Amino acid sequence: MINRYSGVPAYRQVADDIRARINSGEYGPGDKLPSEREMVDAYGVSRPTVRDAIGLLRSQGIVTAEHGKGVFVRRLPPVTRLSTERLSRASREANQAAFLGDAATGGFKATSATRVYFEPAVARIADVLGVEPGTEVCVRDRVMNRNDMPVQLAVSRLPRSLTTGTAIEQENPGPGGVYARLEEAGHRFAHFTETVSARMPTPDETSALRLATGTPVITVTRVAYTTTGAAVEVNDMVMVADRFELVYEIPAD
Amino acid sequence: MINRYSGVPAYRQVADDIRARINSGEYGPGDKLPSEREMVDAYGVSRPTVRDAIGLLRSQGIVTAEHGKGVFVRRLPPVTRLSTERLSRASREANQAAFLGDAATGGFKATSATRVYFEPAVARIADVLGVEPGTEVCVRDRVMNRNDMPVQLAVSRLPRSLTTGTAIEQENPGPGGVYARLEEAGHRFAHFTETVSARMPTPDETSALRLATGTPVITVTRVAYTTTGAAVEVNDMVMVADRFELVYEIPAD
DNA sequence: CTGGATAACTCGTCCTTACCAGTTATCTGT
DNA sequence: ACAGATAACTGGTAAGGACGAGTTATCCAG
Repeated sequence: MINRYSGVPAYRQVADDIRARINSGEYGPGDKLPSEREMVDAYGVSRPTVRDAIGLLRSQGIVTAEHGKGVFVRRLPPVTRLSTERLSRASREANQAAFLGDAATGGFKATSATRVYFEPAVARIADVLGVEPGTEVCVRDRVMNRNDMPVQLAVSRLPRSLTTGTAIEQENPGPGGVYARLEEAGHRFAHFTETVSARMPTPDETSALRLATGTPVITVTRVAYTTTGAAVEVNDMVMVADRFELVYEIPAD
Repeated sequence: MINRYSGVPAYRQVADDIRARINSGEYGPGDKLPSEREMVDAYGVSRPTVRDAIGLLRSQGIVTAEHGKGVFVRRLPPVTRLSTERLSRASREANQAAFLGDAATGGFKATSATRVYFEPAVARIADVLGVEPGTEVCVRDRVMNRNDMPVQLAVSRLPRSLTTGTAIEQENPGPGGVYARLEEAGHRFAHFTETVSARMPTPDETSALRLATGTPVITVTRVAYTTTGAAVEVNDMVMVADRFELVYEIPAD
């Protein structure tokens, strides 16, 4: 099964063979692969070599290993499509919060845990919000769950001058969420910008989102602007990449 | 240096220590880490353990290894910000193509290689374009380079009924690119949708984009709609995640 | 001074061996 | 019949050895 003189490393040949079997459907999503020891016999290589092959497939996000159980072909998790409509006034009036409404439409149980605290603005935040560095900001730090699995982190920062005395400084900001409270206070939103990128998670994110190796995260930084041109919120979001799709609509002119 | 009884695996402790030294600035971007053998002595562990630690940092995208040279702290590559303005008519009239214009503004040498061919539309493409499955489509398959390094793949598909006899079927579609040729032919764009996600690259993408392990890719599927409501193009893009930022502007209503 | 061989480094691959740590099915005593 | 110990699986961690292959500095011959 393994060609020793092809120039292709043995562990790669094993990984390629397993990947081909997965792509051919021989092993379907959720199926258990043969155990490492069985592969040792099947391919005629040592266990570290088999483990190197499996490690490669894990880093490619193709399989996941479960200690004591086995190695499994990764299931495609249900994907949440986040469209820009979630930021419209209409949906704000209908739902408790953007995230909860989004998830509910997908038929999932959505929950979230929120911590609220205050801190001086670092340079980047101060710059975007147009305040002096060190100005106190209200921080809303949230973990969003879908069916009790964490899928998204969101850290939202607003100048405290806008939040004192409002429900925004409560863990539950009430129906329509933070944006609804801001509009009630007379701040009318003009537009939002979202800056999207992706990277591998930090160790903190790996544990907070319970990520398997080989799962990247999507980072979205949203800035909310009011009709006066002021930026009133910076929201840094981190989402498990294989659980989200972001849909943006762009007018031609 | 390594605590054998902490319950934390040795390779993890080594990785954590190296990561901490990088974060503290002891090793800066581009710096060479101590060699594996030096780490074996420094931490008092075996070479496989050191390699496991380095493998972890590689899968996290923190370091890259170069055969014969050493292991280096990854440099943050220059990031290209892609704003939605790239799709405006104005920029189309100014530039040869969206990508080339974007990169040029960043001060990079941008080049691209294009292959054009024809194929029957698969179900997904036919569905989006609103044609019968199997209808022939024009495929523009491009590799975009920045300073001679590939950074993006793009596969664009259009119904051949719109492209026959136009420069769109040429490798170089002329000034303003494909979109300019479509507008000349009387197709006026109304809006675009972009669906953004991220994942680990396939082996093909890893070699085409010369990716180091631990680098995810951003996938963007763009669909172009004309004022008649018809979808005229589906563009599947794959970008090296650490080289791009996508900026979207969202009106509040 | 120059050019090329070489030695000494680097990481990459692969093996054998051993034990630890979760999971699960089976077996056994009540 | 049930509960709990246990045996037999699973992957996870770690050691040590050997050799291959790419890179670079050095040194010597011309």
